[in-house]
Amino acid sequence: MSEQDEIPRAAATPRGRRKREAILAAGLKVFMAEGYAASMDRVAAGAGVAKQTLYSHFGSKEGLLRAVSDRFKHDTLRGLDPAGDLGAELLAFGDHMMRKLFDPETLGIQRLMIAQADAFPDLARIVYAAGPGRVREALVEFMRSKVEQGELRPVDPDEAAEDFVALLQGGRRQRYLFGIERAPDAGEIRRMAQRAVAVFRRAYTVS
Amino acid sequence: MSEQDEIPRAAATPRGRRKREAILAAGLKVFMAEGYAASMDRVAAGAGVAKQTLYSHFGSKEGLLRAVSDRFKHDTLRGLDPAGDLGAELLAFGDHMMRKLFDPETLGIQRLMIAQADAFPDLARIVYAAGPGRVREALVEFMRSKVEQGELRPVDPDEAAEDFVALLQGGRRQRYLFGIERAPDAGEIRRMAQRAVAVFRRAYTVS
DNA sequence: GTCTATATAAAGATAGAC
DNA sequence: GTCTATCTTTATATAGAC
Repeated sequence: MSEQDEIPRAAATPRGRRKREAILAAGLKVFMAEGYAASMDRVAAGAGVAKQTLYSHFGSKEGLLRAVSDRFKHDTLRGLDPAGDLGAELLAFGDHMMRKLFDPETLGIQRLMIAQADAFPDLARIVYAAGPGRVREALVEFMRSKVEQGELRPVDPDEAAEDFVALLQGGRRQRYLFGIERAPDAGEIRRMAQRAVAVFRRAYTVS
Repeated sequence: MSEQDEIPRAAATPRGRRKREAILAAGLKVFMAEGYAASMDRVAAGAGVAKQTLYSHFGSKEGLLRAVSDRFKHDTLRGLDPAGDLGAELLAFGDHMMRKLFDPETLGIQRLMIAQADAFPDLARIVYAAGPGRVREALVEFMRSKVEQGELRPVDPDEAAEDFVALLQGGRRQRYLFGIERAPDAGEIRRMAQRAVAVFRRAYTVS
């Protein structure tokens, strides 16, 4: 009923909270870099903390992973204005979304969760829902409005949202996951978003 | 100059070759299921072989991973006929591609390579090139022909190929990677391919 | 709650017999 | 070339002092 209850609560004091934060940050960083196979020793070293402190706070390696994943639940996302211009809204949203999706931190946590999807399905769900899932959700409502307003053909808003996200990411993101291409810079992202909007409009607006 | 040269060659005798095959099969299976963190003991047990035999053939854990990955280099892919009907060719190709991409074995090896992309960039490259990379390559030439024939608008064939693949996979494949949705069955794949072709034609054919 | 030091198990890799 | 038995290192997790 109080603020938050982790399994073992070791964050009552201010110093405890600082250590806890340091561990979480180090845990994210180390897991992202080396995967879940990374050792607890490394996490402790990264946080500048004794290994036992780490166990006091999170109980086990799995507990730490869960705490790290939970952080992503609270990520927020730019909204869409159903009254705004179709192309402009999609462009701004697409641009914002791509920046998130190609962020190195997003890459790291998603690689981690994809690798551990069988071992920790619930965590994979959390990370997906906080990232691509949230993106899709936000788009569906917008598409529905635009269909009702007659700007888009009378299509399933779900499919329209799905296709727009697909066009945005293109193959580039897949290659980014595989480490084959680096992340696009701001200019490239802009151009990718513009292209996606153009293709989407051709396919989906009334002609 | 002979057939094949692995680092340590232990496959001279027929029995040796059988063991080698068994190890490769078990290696793929175990790595796919548990990731690269899986133990060599498990691989040996899966192959019904002593651990030392495994080391005789592949030298190290990394050596085994490389041998397992190399297998995927030889995967083949359905071709496209530039003289064929645009929609029919894309549909057949898309259908075939999706069956491969949603195959559990493809899922396993790709998850593995995404997770190990930083540790073994060359292997990630191999697996990507054998899967999505090959798909894209095959499509680019087809798109170029169709642009020259005037069936498609005068666009960059590379971008057209990229977009078609993106539309095909949609968000479904991403969710599949995260373990959130199961693989689509034959009927669903068919419908997904049909939808992708329809959207692609709207966006890319001359009107 | 945090540290140092340690228990215990499991990993990758090898020695030596056949 | 393949097995059994073993070496060595490193992992997760814990005991006990402050």
